[in-house]
Amino acid sequence: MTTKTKKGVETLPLNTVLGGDCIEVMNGLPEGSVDLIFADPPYNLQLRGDLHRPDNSQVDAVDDAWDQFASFEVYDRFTRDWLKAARRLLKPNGAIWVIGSYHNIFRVGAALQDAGFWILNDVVWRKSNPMPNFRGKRLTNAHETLIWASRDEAAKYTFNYEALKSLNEGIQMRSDWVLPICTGHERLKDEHGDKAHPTQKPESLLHRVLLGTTNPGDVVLDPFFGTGTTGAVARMLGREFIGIEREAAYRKVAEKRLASVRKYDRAALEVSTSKRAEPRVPFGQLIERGMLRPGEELLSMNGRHKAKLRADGTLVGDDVKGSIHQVGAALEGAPSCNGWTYWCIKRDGKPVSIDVFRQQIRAEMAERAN
Amino acid sequence: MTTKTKKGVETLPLNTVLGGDCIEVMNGLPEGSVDLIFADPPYNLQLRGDLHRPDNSQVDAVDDAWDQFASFEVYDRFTRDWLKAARRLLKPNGAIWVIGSYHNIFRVGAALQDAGFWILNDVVWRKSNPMPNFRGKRLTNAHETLIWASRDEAAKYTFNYEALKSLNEGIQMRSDWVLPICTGHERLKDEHGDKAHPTQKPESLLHRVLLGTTNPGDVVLDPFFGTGTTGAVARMLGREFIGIEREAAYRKVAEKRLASVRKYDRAALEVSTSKRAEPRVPFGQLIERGMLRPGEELLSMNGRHKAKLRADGTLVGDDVKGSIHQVGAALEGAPSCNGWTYWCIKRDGKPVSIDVFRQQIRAEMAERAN
DNA sequence: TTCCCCGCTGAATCTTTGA
DNA sequence: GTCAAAGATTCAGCGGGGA
Repeated sequence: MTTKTKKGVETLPLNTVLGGDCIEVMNGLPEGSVDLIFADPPYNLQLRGDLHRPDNSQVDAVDDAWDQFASFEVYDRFTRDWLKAARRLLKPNGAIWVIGSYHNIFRVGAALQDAGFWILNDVVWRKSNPMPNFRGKRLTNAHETLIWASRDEAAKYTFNYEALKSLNEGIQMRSDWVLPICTGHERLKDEHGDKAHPTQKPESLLHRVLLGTTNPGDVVLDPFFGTGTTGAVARMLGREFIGIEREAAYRKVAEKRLASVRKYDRAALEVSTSKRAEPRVPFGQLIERGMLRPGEELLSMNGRHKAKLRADGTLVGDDVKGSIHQVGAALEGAPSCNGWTYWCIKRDGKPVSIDVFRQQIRAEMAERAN
Repeated sequence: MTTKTKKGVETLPLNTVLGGDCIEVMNGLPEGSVDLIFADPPYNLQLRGDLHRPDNSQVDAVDDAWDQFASFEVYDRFTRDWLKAARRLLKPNGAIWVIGSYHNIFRVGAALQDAGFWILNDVVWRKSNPMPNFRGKRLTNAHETLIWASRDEAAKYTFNYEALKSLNEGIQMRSDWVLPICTGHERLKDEHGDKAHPTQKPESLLHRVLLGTTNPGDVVLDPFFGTGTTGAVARMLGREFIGIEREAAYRKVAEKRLASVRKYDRAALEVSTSKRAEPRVPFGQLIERGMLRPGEELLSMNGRHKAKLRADGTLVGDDVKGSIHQVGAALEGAPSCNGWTYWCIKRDGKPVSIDVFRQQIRAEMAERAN
């Protein structure tokens, strides 16, 4: 355990995991001693019954006691209390990150503002591999929200603009981050081979946060430490951490993990910036963007078939409905068909391949990336 | 101006733009008369003296914590008031969309929950062409947030799952939508050639919202109508709208715009539907119609099980009797089973899904209805 | 060794109807 | 109101095992 002397009197328990209630523990630490706080508080999911996948397997839900709150009021009080304790710990130029979902993030965001924090950005973590919506009743919940806020409006917060720009292949980093969820070998298991924690965050996410908004040697506090992703990435990046975790089982996992962390283990982290193939453009976007109009007629390139366009991007031909690919295949009696190159539309009296519109969208996307 | 009689007493001013304060106007409309509300409220331009009270008086500029809190209070009161009026207007199965940025969306989201709305998704509009952050002091603010919520937890909200899935090339629609901001010819100009409204939303955004969460003929209300994007897209998609806008200049622009909107034709507005929307066909009908014969043997799709068909439409398998669903579930040891897609039968030596026969019956029913 | 196929899983506010 | 039964519903990625 490292300690750090502040004004020759108080010390900070650096690079350790503290047990106990995070509010009490925070109140026992010296005021104005922390550069950054990263917090992943309970989301207050309000789950009702069981959920099964279409293949009848059961979804392992987050049903832990620590995520249960009696009411919004109780949750709000909890939020205000830990935010107050957290804000006291921050240095004048300190900042905070909080992550959440629609269940809790609006309440947390409002509480942050009420407590005097100054929101700098909200950041969307777009999951490349989210869990689908199995019952088809809502949109796939494919993102979580992070709020980045300084201690107050006057704070001169840390922002490593160039570092994030480099991380993003020379393009200014945006407020939406596409990163995969934590799976595979990175996902920590308990002695039974089950996941050690229901909501372990990926190191890539913390890497981006800490690289962008702290400097080497900074002190990062995580009041909901869990399996210690914040601490692990902090150590890799040469930052100091303080972890607080109530559950002894999680502390144990975190301590084991931290014991084997090596500083600057970059290779394992840089996974998310790989080159993509040409971006997929859903055909429906051509309608949403007004390039094609519902009700218009598409013609096949060979001139033998036609089909009518609907508002949801499906086609209706002779006795067939479906995607541009399905209808093309059916009309040709073929097993498959590339609708993009099969269909065209009259523009100024001349047939224009619909692929032209896709290329237009891709060109816009590419231009913006430069 | 179209009007719609409700219970023979009250009428709705459909497809018009109403002037005045949105709360007063909403309170003058009949309760439970609207299917969907789309709201793009003021974003609370933070604490710079730009905040107006509902009565149009200006809030003093402030720079200390005490007054900051007071400003948020004013915005919160405004939010609670218009949400209350909006909720009163919704039908029991109605829903609301609200769009905002980090300046206001957390307060709006919390107010929605406090008012009894039930959040269904938060949706991120990921702008493909956002304004860069010129000073390099923060992340490029590249998204806005929409909240989709039903009137209450019990509401049977409208969600056209298959239509949105079609729009997205056959993959279920996610909570992050990549769409360009409103520019070019779509961006309305005033008589001086300047943009007519500072925050005009793209039609593509409303297209997706209205296609996904309303049906043709539904009434859509927009209490902050602006230049009328909601109304324009509603008309194109065969929905009715009610717009409320305080500023006469915006109303004028909106009315001109709406006068030239064309509705897509009827066939283009029919969208892909899920099986849930199809009529229910009792399995016994397949026997009554002679498609299947009592005594025949059904095979499971995976080839592992078989069962014998009885005259009443029940199956008998190894130690199990019951409906096609019950026997399928029992044989697979699963909590449930869709017998329609689980079982097949030999026809001309080949296995044919029993769902094919159901589709035949449904096709006949549809034909007869025309 | 490589490749393919199959099984498993992830912060989830996840059904509808009729008796 | 309750309860039981019908029946609708999934995407990306990892890893293990077999060809």
